[in-house]
Amino acid sequence: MSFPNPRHDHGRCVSGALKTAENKSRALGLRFTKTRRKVLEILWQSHSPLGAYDILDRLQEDGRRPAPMVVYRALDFLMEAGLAHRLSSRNAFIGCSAPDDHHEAQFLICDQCGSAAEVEARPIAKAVEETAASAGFRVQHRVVEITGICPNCQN
Amino acid sequence: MSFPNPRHDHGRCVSGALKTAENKSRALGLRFTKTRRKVLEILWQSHSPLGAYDILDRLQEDGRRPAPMVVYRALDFLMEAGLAHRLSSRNAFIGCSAPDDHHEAQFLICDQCGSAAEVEARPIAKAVEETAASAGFRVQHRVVEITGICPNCQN
DNA sequence: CACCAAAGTGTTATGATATAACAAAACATA
DNA sequence: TATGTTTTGTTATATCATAACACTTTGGTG
Ligand SMILES: [Zn+2]
Ligand SMILES: [Zn+2]
Ligand SMILES: [Zn+2]
Ligand SMILES: [Zn+2]
Repeated sequence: MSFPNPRHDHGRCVSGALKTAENKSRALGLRFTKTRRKVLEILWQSHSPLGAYDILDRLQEDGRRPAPMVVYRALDFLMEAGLAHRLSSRNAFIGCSAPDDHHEAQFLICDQCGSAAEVEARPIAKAVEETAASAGFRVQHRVVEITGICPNCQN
Repeated sequence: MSFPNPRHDHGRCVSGALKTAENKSRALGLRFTKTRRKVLEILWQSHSPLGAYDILDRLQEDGRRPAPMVVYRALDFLMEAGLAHRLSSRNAFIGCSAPDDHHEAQFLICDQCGSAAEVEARPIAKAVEETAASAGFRVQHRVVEITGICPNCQN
């Protein structure tokens, strides 16, 4: 919901996210395969967005690095399933922190530590709706990515 | 300010934009060189964002296509000068329609005809500010890009 | 004018991000 | 097990962007 304290128990973030993903996939009849799980786990290893090729680097287990397609396909799955998001302004990806409702998120991205927070910002969504409406525009997707300095980096 | 009527006098958009750019450059002591002018003119040839390589294609005059650097450098200049914007969600560029005040714009982008409108959306900016403030986040840049169907394409 | 420093351009090379296409394997289910 | 569907592996290629360096233009200074 916002920037996590640097000393939080991050292991629980990861295990919680994986557990939720598993449940959601089962509920929707989707196949949460080994690669997909591994990619989501890598995404959750930090609260910073990761580039596809960074994920690739961390994906090699037995010294053999898979082809880019592998990771892009897994990311496509995760995004379709509402388990991850893409940050256009960074060409990077991050695990969704509210996968229960299928949504389009807004992000705050720290230029200093690189971490990103997915925010529930009803007022932003509302303002966007109204602006669009007054231009006679029918909204399909929203990209809202704010960069700056996070609370943890302001000291 | 919003989506132009398809039958508007687009020649005036182009000549106005070039004239304004010239004035602004002179006022700021910047050099509005031939390449920079040409790139801005190409950007303004439509109200749709253009990829850097599309611009390159249109830049070849005597059959010789310049190297990508040429166009990226011109775009960097135009963006620094507040004469053009980059649309992250499309990897594309568009002429700024309000170059007088130096701002960060929000965009409505039509998925059907590809045209984009720069909107002055104070409420969006305000909502972003407030959301960030309540998360203790200090805002530096905003990316707000909304896709959907423009009024001209809704029939 | 002759000089110089700063800004801009041309060019080659390379880095970074993303997708196309097709064969092989795994899976679901009947 | 037979069958069609989904997922994976792999090779190749498309698309977007920057590094580095030599050369040219520009605008000021003596
Ligand atoms: Zn965490
Ligand atoms: Zn930070
Ligand atoms: Zn116009
Ligand atoms: Zn349209």
